[in-house]
Amino acid sequence: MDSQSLIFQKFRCLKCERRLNKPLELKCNHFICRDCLETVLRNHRTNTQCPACSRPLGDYQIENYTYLSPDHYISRLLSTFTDVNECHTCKEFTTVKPCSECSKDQCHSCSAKHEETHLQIEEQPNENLELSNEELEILEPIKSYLSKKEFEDFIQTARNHVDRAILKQDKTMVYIPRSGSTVSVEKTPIWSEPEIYDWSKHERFSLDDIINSKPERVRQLLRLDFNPRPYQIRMARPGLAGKNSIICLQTGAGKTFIAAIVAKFLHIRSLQNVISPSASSTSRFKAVFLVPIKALVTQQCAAFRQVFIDQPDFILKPIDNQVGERFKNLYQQFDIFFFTVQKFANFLEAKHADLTKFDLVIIDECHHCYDNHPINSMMRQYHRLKSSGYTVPRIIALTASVGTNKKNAFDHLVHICANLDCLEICAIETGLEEAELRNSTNTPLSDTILSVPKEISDPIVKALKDDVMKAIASRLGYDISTMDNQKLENFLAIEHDNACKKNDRDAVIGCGYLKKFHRFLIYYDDLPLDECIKWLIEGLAEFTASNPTQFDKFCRIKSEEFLKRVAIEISNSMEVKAKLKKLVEMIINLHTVNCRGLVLVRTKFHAVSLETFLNKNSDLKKRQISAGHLTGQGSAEELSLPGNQQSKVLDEFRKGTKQLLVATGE
DNA sequence: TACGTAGCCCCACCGCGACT
DNA sequence: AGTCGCGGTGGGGCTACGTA
Repeated sequence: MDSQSLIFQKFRCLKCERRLNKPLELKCNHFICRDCLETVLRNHRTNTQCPACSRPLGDYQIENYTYLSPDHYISRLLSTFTDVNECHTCKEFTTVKPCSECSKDQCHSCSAKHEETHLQIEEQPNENLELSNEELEILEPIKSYLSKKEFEDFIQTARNHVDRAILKQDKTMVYIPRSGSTVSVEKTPIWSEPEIYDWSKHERFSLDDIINSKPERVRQLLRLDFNPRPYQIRMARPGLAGKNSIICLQTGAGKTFIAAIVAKFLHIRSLQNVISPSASSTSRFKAVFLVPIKALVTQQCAAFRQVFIDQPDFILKPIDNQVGERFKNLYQQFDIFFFTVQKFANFLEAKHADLTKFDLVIIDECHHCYDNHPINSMMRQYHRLKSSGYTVPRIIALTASVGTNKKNAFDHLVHICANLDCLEICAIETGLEEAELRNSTNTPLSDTILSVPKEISDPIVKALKDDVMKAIASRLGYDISTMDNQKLENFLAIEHDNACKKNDRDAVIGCGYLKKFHRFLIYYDDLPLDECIKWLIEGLAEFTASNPTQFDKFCRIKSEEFLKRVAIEISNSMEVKAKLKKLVEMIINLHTVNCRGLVLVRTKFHAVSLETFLNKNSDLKKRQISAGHLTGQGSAEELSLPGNQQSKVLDEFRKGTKQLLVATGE
C-alpha cells in the first residue's frame, strides 16, 4: 500500500468503512461519520462503545453533537481531496472519478475496465433481456467475473427463474427450463448411459461414474442405503464437478441429500488419495454444513449420518457447549462439521477455524445470505480470501425460496448468486423430473381460503372506543376519532415517547392506558373475549401508582366501568366469535385418526390464548383433540418458551398426545 | 436479559399514467 | 386541470432467533 492509501485509510469511518461523511471526533480521538454514530447510539442504547477502542460513549447525546469545525485538519483535508473515495471496482481507497455512465466512483486503473462493461451492455441487442438501469447496476459487481457469454447465460437463467417462480401456478414447485439454464454441462440424460463403472473390479471410481449412472449404481458406488432420485444426481453434478452451485428445491425434496452425495463422493475420493502414495493431495476432505438456526443442526446432521451410514465416525455429532479452542482438535478428528452459521462465523473471527482449510462449505437456507446476515459476513471473508489468491472452499448453497424474500425478486436472486459466488442455479426441470418430484414428496391436496363475515358492531368494542378511549384522549387533547388501527398505534407510540421526554406524567399514563386498550381491541379482533380481558386486567395493574393524580383516578374509574360492562356482557352469554367458530369447525372437518394440525398466528399472545380456547372447547374435547402452543424463546416475557419446553411441546406433537400446534411465525 | 440480526404487515406518501 | 388507481418506497411497530 502506498503512502497515499495509508493516509486515506485514516479517513475511513470506523463503522461504515467508507470515506468519512460529516466527520465527528470522539473523545478517544477516533473519527466516525455523524450518521454512523447515530446508528451506533440508536442500536446499542445502553452499552455504546467506540467501534475502534471500545471506550464507552454512554454520555453522548444525538442532539448535542457539534460538527467538527471547518478548520479542523481532517475536515480540511477531506475537502481538499474531494476526489478521494473507495473505488467501486477494486475497493481501494484512492483517487477516483465518477463513471460517466453510472456515476460510480472508479480509480484510474479500474476505470477503463469499468467503462468496457458499459460498452458490452450497450452492444447487447438482446431485447429479451430488457434490463432496467437498476438491474444493470445490481449486476455490475458480478460482471467482472464473467465472460460476455456467461453473463448473458446468467441473466437469462435468473430471468427465467424469477418469471417461473412468480408465475408458477403450483406454489410448491419451482421450475427452471433446461434451455436457458446455466447448468450447461452434460446434455446426456442420466438413463441413456449404458456403460457402468464396476466398483467391485476397481477400487477407484471417478466423477463420471457418479454423474452418469443410474440411481441404483450410484447407491452401490457411494455405499448408500437408499436410491438417490435421478434429479438429485443431476443437481449434484455441478458440485461434483467442483463448481459452486445453488440448489433450489422445495422443502422435503431432499436438498440435504444432494449436498451429502457430493460430500460423500469427495470424501471417498480424498480417502483414496490419502491412501495412494502417488496422490498429489495428502489431506483429508473437510466440509462444514452451516444452518441458520440451532434446531437444524441436529436435523441435518441426522440426514448426513444416513448418507455416511458406513462411516459415521467422520461426522462430528452436534455439540451444544462451547467449542472454542477445542475446535482445532476436532478438526483433526472429524471431516464433516455442523454449525449454526453464527457459531462458525465466531470461530473464524476468533481464528479457531480457518476457512481455507475446508474443501466444501454447504450453506442451508442460503437465501439469508444478504446484507448483514452472519452467512453473508462469512461470505465476505470468503471473497476477501479469494481475491487475495487463497484457495477457498467450494460452495453448495441450499434453499427453497430464492428470490422470494425481498421486494424485488430479481435483485434478491442476483445478490444471492453474487454473495455466494455461485453461477449455477439447479432447480427442478419441467416434465419428467417434475412428475417424479410430485410422486416422491407430499404435496398439499388442496388449499382453501375461508372467508368470515365481518363482525357487526360489537357492543364491547363500541363501549371501549366511543366511551373510555375517547374520554381519556380528549382529556389529553387528542382527537383519535378519525384514526384507524395503524394510525392510532403509531400516534400513541409517538405521543408516549414525547410525553416521556417532556416528563408529562398525565400524558405518559394516558398513552399507557390508550395503548393497552388499543392492543386489547387488536387481540379481541381474533381471540376469545375472556382471554383478552384477562390480559387487559393484568396489563392495567401496572398503572396503580401509590399517589394517584386526578387524571390517574379518572382513567382507573373509566376502565373499571368498562370492565363491569364487559362482565355483564359475558354473563349474558355472548356468542363465540365467527372466526373462532369457523376454526373449530374446520379442525373438526379435517380431523382424522393420527392427523396433525398446525395453526399459525401472529403473536405469542395469540398462540397462548388460542391454545387455551381450543383446549376448552367441548366439541374438540369430545374428539380428544388437544392443542399445544409453540413460540420462540424471544425476550423476557412469560409467554416465551425456553428451548427445552419447545422440544417438549414438539415431542408431544410428534408422539400424538397433542394433535394441534398453535405456533407463531407466518 | 440485552442486544443485534432479520422478516412481515400496514399505512402514508409520492410519482406516473389514464381518464374525465 | 383535476381525479383516480396503481406501484414503489419508507417508516413504525411487531415478531423470531442466536449469542454473550
